[in-house]
Amino acid sequence: MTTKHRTNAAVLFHALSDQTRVALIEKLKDGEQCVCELTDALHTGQSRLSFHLKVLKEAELIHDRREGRWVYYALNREALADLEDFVRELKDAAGRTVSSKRCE
Amino acid sequence: MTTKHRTNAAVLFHALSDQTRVALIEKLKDGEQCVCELTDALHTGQSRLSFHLKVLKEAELIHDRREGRWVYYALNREALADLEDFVRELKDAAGRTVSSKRCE
DNA sequence: ACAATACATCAACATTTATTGATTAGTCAA
DNA sequence: TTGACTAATCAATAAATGTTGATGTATTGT
Repeated sequence: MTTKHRTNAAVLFHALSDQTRVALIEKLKDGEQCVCELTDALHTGQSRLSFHLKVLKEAELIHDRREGRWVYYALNREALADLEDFVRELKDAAGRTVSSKRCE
Repeated sequence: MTTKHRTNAAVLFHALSDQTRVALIEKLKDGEQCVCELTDALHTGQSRLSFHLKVLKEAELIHDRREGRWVYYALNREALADLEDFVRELKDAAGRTVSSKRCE
């Protein structure tokens, strides 16, 4: 894995490293939603959510779409598929354990 | 998903939200290794690595084992499996897109 | 054009996280 | 027991992130 790939992985993980952002993407599992719905669901301030949505968007985990006064956010399948692949490779490697080399 | 689960997910993701820690777990795909090997591989200071190993360990993504003067670290399959499940559920939800509700 | 709505952005500040060098603790071998 | 070696921890500091309230921007209805 290249440095670039590691950087990308770290960026994706970082985007999910906060409870509020995890709550946001969990909410988006129900499908595309506007900011007002998300704000209601999370009982929190608008600028705070806007900040976290931006982090998720910059990591390309979600995308947005304006329709009239509303902006709708939704999950990005591709980034999530990449992330799943990354984690599965780690898990599989953890299965192939062992070796038990020694330092001397 | 409960608040506790979201917290756990955020903790796991946080542990992987740093390039150095991603590099560490990538290295551990090759199997159990002592700190000295990891330090050599990453060309970095010992206390710095110790810090990052602790973050990964507290998230239970890795575990350690002392043998003589050396401490060996290895991946924890269980946490990685949990993480994979979490991400897969997100990805699957992203597939079931749509709805296109409107705010009025 | 004006007011209202939905959302983004900004600046100031608070909190969290990371880095560095020094010290401490555990293990071993002489 | 002394000294060398491996690694963890600590304290000081630096850097990155998150929160809040205020302001700015785009869009709509009147």
